[in-house]
Amino acid sequence: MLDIELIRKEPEGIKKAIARKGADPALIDEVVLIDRNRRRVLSELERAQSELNRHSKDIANLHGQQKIDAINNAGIWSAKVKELKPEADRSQREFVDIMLLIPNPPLADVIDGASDKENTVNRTVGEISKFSFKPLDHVELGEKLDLIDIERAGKISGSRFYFLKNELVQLEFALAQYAMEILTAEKFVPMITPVLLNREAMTGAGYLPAGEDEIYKTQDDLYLVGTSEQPLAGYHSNEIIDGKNLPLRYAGFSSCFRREAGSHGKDVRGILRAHQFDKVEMFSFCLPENSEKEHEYLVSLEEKIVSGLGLPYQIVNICAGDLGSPAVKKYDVETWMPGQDQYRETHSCSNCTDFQARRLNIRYRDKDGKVAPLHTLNGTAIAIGRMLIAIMENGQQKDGSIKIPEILHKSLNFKEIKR
RNA sequence: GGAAAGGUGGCUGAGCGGUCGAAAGCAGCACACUGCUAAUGUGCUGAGCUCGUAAGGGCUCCGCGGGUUCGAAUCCCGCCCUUUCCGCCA
Repeated sequence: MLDIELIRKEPEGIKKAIARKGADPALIDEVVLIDRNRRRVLSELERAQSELNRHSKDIANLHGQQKIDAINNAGIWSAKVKELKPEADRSQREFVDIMLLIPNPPLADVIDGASDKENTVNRTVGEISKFSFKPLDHVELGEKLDLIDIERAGKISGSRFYFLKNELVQLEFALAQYAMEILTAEKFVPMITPVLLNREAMTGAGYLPAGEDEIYKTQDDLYLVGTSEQPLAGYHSNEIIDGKNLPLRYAGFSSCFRREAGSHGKDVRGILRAHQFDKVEMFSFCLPENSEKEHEYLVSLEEKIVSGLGLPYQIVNICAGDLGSPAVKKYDVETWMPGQDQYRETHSCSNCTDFQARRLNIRYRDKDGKVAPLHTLNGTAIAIGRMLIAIMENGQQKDGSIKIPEILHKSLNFKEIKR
């Protein structure tokens, strides 16, 4: 949600900015009209309400015929209020509905572009793994070493599900632990979050009403989380946080569920794109003036996590058209996957400025006592499914075994996976 | 799932259908007093929307949503949440 004051003040600027995201600038013209109408109706209602209050107040002290007259008189205003109320409610709803559809304008330094094709590589770190043999992909490795069973998952769940087996399960836990250790050392508060959220929380995080297709819904009107960003964003909803306690940083672990509705034929092989996976996510609530710095900080932690595992990666600048609705700027980390012979997205890090905070009503109080929306940011610490792929494919050896990154050795009772 | 109690401002906690945005206490802030700390006194201390250049008005908010009424924190209905007991269960 944007600041309506800003829209009133400089509609043209916002139109241009959201157009860079591929949003329809006409939304702004529309919201300006709706806002104007809303305020007109509102002030009419409030005038009537004010009259009603004034008349009602006197009634208590009157008696006899005077009282009867006063009640009848007040009744006129009461009827007026009842008449105007539905209209005011309607225009308020109309206003909110459209406000929820307006995306957060990208920062000025975000590059132009319509889709991921225009994303640019910011920098590349680490040498691409070289093999004296033709590297297998994680599906072949998983079958050979009895680590992944996609076929049987199909029997019980359908496509885009998998069983993890044997050492890969231990590796999953070790990775979660590894990320948590790094983040708790940085004073992030570790969290395990709910994975079912009500509609309000999903809307607040910016994943609804757009994105309805992407989210699983239950018969109790609860939604399965696609990332623990969603519960973490809502954690402080409707709160006013003392500015001196910011930033508040959380590391959330959860399973993530995605319908992958729009991606039918895409990445159908293996576990890269699945309906369910586990992830450790970073989430930060911070002062508005610090959010750009915080963004770089979160990315630096992502890099620390990937490079600590000895994996080659690149940092990608996401172009305006490829940003999600809440983000004003986004970086992806793409990790090298030899089985695919390309870098693939394993991490994503977004600055959402006050977009989620406004929707979720999360504010801070500064030292002068002023209250204002704070900024939120999120970033992947480790998307475990994809990191498993990267470790398997990069660590494979000629004899068919997989060597495990050294940093994980202390939490595992094996240094390689072999049969 | 069944039964009961309850949800009021940062916290504790009053609240009769009208003068309640809401007593009181605590915490916080400011000032005064005390040579310091403490204590004491006085005052201040919620948020949102809206009109206005401003000063300053108006409206809304006592879990959420409806209803009754000239008027609802207070009455009625529905829902949510919390606590306790029972049942079930990891």
